[in-house]
Amino acid sequence: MATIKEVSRLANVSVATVSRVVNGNKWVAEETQERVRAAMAQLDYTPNNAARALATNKTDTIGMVVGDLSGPFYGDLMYQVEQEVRALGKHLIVTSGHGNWDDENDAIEFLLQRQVDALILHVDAISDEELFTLSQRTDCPIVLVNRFVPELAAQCIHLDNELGGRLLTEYLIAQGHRNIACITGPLYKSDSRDRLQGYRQALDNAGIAYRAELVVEGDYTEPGGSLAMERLLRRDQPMTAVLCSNDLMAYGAIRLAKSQGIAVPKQLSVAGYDNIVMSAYIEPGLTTMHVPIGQMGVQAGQLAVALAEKRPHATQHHFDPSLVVRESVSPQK
Amino acid sequence: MATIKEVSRLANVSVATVSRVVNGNKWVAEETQERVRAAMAQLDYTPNNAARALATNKTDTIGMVVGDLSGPFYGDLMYQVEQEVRALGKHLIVTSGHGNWDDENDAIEFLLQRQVDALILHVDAISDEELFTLSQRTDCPIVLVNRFVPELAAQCIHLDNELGGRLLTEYLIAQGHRNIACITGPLYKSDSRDRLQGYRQALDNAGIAYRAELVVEGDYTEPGGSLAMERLLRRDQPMTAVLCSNDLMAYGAIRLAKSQGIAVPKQLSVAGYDNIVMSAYIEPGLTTMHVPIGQMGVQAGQLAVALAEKRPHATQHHFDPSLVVRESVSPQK
DNA sequence: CTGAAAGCGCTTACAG
DNA sequence: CTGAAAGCGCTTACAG
Repeated sequence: MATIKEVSRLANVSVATVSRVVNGNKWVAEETQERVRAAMAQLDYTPNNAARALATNKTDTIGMVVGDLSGPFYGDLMYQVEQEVRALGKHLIVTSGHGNWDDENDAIEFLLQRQVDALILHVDAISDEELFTLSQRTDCPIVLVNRFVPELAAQCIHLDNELGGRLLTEYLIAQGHRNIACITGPLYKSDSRDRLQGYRQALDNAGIAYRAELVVEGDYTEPGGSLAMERLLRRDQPMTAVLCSNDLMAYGAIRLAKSQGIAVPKQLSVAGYDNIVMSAYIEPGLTTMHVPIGQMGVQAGQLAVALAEKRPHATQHHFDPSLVVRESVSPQK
Repeated sequence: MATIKEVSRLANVSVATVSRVVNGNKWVAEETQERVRAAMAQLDYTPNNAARALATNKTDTIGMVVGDLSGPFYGDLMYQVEQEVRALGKHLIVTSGHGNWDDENDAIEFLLQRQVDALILHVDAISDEELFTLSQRTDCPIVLVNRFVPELAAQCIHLDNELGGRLLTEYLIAQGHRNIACITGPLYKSDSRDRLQGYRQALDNAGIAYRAELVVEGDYTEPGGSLAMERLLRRDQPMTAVLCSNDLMAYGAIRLAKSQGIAVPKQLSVAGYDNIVMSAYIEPGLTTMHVPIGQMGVQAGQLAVALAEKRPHATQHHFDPSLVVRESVSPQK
């Protein structure tokens, strides 16, 4: 690798001047610039990033931590964030936190040590308080996706999960359902709690009593959905619909129902949440709440870069999910 | 951020000694080590990576470029590679090349500039020759996933795509099909060509004439599969089965067939390739070739780290796809 | 418009 | 076992 010194020698200028043209500094004579550029080209020079980072304390890099590197939900998010960040001239480094405290912290430490210019976090296990402490401790700007921490409101891009839960439940009620079960996500996650809350609220508004026998906690995975469905069925309560807190669990629930000879949606309606791509393909097509995760990613990317550059940004912080009606819910008279 | 100098002052040693304990150098008195460690803890010291990289020319980081940050196929790959790399004490930086030459090169340059200790590449647009040149130009070790470049054989983790194409076609033939259409991937990609080659070979072996009218080039996307299917149908040739070069195109083909009132698999059998998760959920369940992309990722991760550390590694370079029979292919008498 | 020089925070022979 | 010092490749006031 050629260094700045070799370039300066070849171009017959000081390293300072080379540095200036590399960084687009105005105050260099046109003719000098050309000489330097020629030398750079000839030596195939590319600046050493570590040296640069050491000298400037910046890296032109945005760090992101997501739950997993696989999975359609995070895939969309990563994709959009990368597009945006790249368009703004920065690079993205993604790491995964696997939804557990240790890995999430590791990932953050790693990125901070890498001196990223901003951090985009989609974390579950780390508490609101810890996030707040983190934001105090470091001067690296932090953007929170899919999460609302009041103290950090200006850095949150969040979804109204309660609204989603309510809308979906209202739809089921409008279809004539009264005995509506609910498979929640892990209740230590705020989005799970919010979705459940929306469900309760819709029930309330419709004058339907909330019944704990119809609610079971799942884990946001497909097998977990099957398990939850099984537990629900064993309770032997009357029910005509089940609302699942995410699509994956809905798949599991449908699979289990079918395996027990229960027709979906004829005998049992099932709804999901997230609207991941697969849900359009599954049979029956899944009725679910669409989460505009891509758009949220766009905002997160833009906000992160703006914060890194200490620029203001008109951020859309709040997003609403919307109902997607397909075939997994049928009317109940 | 505390620096090594502050730690050295607090612990009353030289910075060299602090560096030694940070890097686990043996030749430091036990008692000194403790003093240093205490000082590090007290100051919440974490070494500056840029400085370290500058001094050592190493970063403990493996770079990877994939086609896209979204999508189930790459998701599995990234996931497994990260697991492996992390278990070996390194970090992973993933970037996407979007299947086009510019972005792929950008991504590689970015990672090289970041001085990653090794590179794992899943690229499509960059030619074999360019890859070879790249490997000559840089001393950063390169691992190629899902690709076989003869000159770089020792660094390739590849799949026998021809075998897969053959196996799948043989299965269709065994089910009694004779008029088997084929929707290929983009033919500038070697895996597409290999899969097609396998198809031709199976036909040959069975004494069935290859007919260009039954072959159409797709683009590996779902809408592309629909388009290809439409073109195929318009040709109005007798056909009872269509082999798609990946699962996504199979979805598209099935969707289009259904929309035209053609029952799958009753009137038309459809097979895919890749066995992405969705294929188990779709209706009818997709018969396809399973690609052990996760296992390939494990090998790629291990090999990359081994090369970075100049250690030998017993790599499994070659993988075979395997047939997964579900419901999208029915027998033809 | 350009250069000399200090400094960023670490590592690593070299001495001792 | 430990320290002084050079060096990694850049950037950035400061002069001129």
